Amino acid sequence: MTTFIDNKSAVAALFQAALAKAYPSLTDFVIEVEKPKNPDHGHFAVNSALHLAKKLGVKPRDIAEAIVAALPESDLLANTPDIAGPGFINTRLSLAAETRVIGSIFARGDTFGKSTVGNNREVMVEFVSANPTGPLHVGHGRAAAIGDTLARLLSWQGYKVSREFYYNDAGVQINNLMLSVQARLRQRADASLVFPETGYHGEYIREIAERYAEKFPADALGNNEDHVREFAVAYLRNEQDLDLKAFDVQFENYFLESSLYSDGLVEKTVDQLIKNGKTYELDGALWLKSTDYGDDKDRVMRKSDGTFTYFVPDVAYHVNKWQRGFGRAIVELGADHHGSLARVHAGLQAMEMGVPVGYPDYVLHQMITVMRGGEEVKISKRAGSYVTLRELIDEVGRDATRYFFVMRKSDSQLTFDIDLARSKSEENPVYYVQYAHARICSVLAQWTQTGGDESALRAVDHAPLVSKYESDLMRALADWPSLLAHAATELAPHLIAVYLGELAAKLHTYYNAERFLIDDEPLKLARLSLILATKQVLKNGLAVLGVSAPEKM
RNA sequence: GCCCUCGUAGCUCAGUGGAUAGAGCAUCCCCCUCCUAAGGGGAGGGUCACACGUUCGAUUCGUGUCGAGGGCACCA
Repeated sequence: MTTFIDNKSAVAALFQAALAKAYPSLTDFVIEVEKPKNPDHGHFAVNSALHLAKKLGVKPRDIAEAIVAALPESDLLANTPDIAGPGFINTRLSLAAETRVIGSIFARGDTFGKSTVGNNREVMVEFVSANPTGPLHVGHGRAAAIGDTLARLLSWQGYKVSREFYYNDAGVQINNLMLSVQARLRQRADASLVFPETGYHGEYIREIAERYAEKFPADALGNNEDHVREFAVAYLRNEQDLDLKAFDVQFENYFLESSLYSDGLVEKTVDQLIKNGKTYELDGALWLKSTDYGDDKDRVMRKSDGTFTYFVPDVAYHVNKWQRGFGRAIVELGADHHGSLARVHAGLQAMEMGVPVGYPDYVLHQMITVMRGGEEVKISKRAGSYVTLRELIDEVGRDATRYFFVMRKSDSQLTFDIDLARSKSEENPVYYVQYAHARICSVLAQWTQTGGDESALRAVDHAPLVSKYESDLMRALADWPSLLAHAATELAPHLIAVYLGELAAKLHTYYNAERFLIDDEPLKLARLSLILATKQVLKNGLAVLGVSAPEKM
C-alpha cells in the first residue's frame, strides 16, 4: 500500500522541486503552502515569491512565473497555477488527486490518521489528580475530557501512553476530611455540636458518616481517627472512580503522594538538592534557589516546623516519573495551579540529573464559570455548593459532556450555563457531528437492503465525483491525518472537535444538495463510496474524542 | 505591586504573518409528494480592546496601556 501523503504536503513537494530547478542556489529555502480563505484563490496557495523578492532582488511576480514555468510533470494539479495579486501562486488539485484519499481511507480503516511519529516512546499524561476530599466537579470534568483526549491523541501519533492519577493523600486537607466526618458522626449523637467552620460542608460528608456508623457501630463517634480517615478516603476514591468510569476515562496507574514519603523519595530529593548546593538556610527554613532557574523568587522547601512545602513532593514525583522511563510527561492542570510550574521546573533542573529543560509539559485549563438560574455558582468544596461531574453526565449525557469540555481551547475561560446545557442539550454541537454519521449509516443501510454490497464500494471509479460539494468533502477528508498531527504537536484537542464540526457541515451540505440513491449507477456508487469514507473519518475522529458514533439517532 | 492566561459578531467561542476574519446560539426570510428538518440555503450583525513598533504585508509577532480571570503564604 502506498503511503498517503496529504494534499498540502504533496503540493509543497511539487513546488519545492520547481524552486530547485528555477533557482538552484536556494538550497535551504522551504516552500510554504497555505489554504486560502477565499475559494476564488484556489485550493492551495504558495506565497514564496513574496518572501523571496527581497532576497533575490527580483519582482515577486517574475519569481512566481519562473517557479510555475519550472513545475515538473504531475497529475496533482488540475491546471497551470494562476499568479495573482502581488505574487501569490494559486493552485487547484486535479480530480485524480482529490479522489486518492478515498482509497487510503478504505485501506487504513479504523487506523486512518494514525501515525508512527511517536515511535513507541513512553509518554505519561497525568490529569484530574483531584484530592480525595469530595466528588469530582465540573472543573475535574474539563480536566478529564482534555487529559483523556490528549492521551488518545498521542496514542494515535504512535506514542506509548500511560495515564496517571496523582492522589494528594498526605496533606492537611485529608486531616480536615477526617475531622469533618468525625464531626458529622458526633452530631448524630448530639445535634447541638457545632460543625467546624473550616470543615467540608457538602452533603456527602454526612453520607460518609452514615456509612461509617453502619459499618462500624462500635466506633459511631469516630474516635479512631486513622480508621475514619482511611474509610473516608477509600469511600471518596471509589466515588471518583465511578464518576470517571461513567465518563469512560481510565487510568493505567494511580500514584499516592504518601508513597513519596514512605519510599523516602522526598528525603532523597531534598538531600540531592542540598548536595548540589542549590539550597540555603534562612529564618530556620530551608530554601531552594529557584531563581537560578527562572522562578521569580526563591521557595521554601522545608518549613521551620520541619515539614515540607507541597512543591517538594511535586518535584520528587517528577523525578520519579523521569526515573520510571517517561522521556516525556504531560501534566494537565487547572490554571489555579500554574504557580507551581516554575518551581517544579526549577527543582528538576537543580537536581542536575539530565531532565530536559521544560520537563514536564503543562497543559492548563482555565477555570469554568458555572451559571445556574442566571447566576454564577461559586464552586466551593467547603461550602458544598458545586455541580458534580456525575450530575452533569446524568443530565446532559456522556458524549455531550465530553464534547463540550474539549471543543474549546483549554486556556480560554468558559462559561457553563447549566440551564442552557439542560434545555438545549439537543442543540449541543456533538449531535451535529453524530447526526452526520447516523445519516450516512441510514443511506447505506437502505442501499444494502435493496441488494447493495458495501465492500464493493471500496473499488469503484470516482471519476463521476465532479461537483464542488464532492471536491470540498474529499479535500476535508484528506486533511484528517495532518490535522491530528498538528493537534498533537500543539497539545490542542479542541482542534479535533473544530475539524469534525467542519467535516460534518460539509457532509450535511452535500446531503441536502445531492441525492445518493439514484438510477445513474456509476455516479451512485461513486457517491456512496465517498460517504462511506466520510463515515470512517467521522468515526475515527469521534473515537479520538472518546465520543460514540451512533448508527441511528 | 509582581507573574500567568485571556480580550474577535448581541451571547458562547473558533481561526490566521497575507489577498473579502468564521461557526453555533439569538433575530429575520426561504427549503421536506424525495435517502433522518437533531438538516440545508440566505439576510442582518465586527475599527479582531487601545496605542506604538517590526514587516512588502499585522487581527496574528514585540512592547506598553486598559479590562477580565487566576496565581503570588513557612496552604495544597
